[in-house]
Amino acid sequence: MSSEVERRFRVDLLEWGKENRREYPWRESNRTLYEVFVAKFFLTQTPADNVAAVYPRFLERFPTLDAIAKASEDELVEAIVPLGFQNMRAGALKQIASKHDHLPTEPESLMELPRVGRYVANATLCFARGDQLPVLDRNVERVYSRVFRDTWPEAESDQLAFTKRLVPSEARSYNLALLDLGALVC
DNA sequence: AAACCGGGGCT
DNA sequence: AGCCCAGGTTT
Repeated sequence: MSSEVERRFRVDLLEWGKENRREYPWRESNRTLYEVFVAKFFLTQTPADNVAAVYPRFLERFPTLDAIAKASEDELVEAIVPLGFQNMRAGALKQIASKHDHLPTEPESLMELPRVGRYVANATLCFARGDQLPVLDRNVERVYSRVFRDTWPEAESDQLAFTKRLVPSEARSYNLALLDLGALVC
């Protein structure tokens, strides 16, 4: 059961998203789970343009988790040094690749990987697979808190429950629009 | 829930 | 140089 206000928000947001979508390499269709994950993993605390500058080269050199597992950590660091956090991120990717040949497709399982939290897990699965999951970063939170100023909850777990009901079957378009709107407005 | 972390960006 | 920031981690 969803209120008229919520239905209206969904419709308007999807409409807005159609006309204002930003294009990035990781948003192209047919990106694999791994490719989307790599982007989301890099995009935390790093401007999208910086990620876009190294992303194609990184995927060429490391097209799979297996390629990461077989590479030296130094080479991995070298590939991502322009992004910053290179040691932290290379270490985490090495750990992930050493234990998994495929990424899990449950958000809870993804979140067990080092340096993967709720945001990266849900965003990866939504954008790579269309999973109907809420995507919530600081900007998106600001959007929601303004639109639903009277009912938007404080606690993160409540926010996830609140948002989960809002995400429509066109989850990809919806969450992309939310990120774009959040980035623009905030 | 709150403090902490590590480093990029802005002033 | 100092502050803020945003997501993840730790307590």
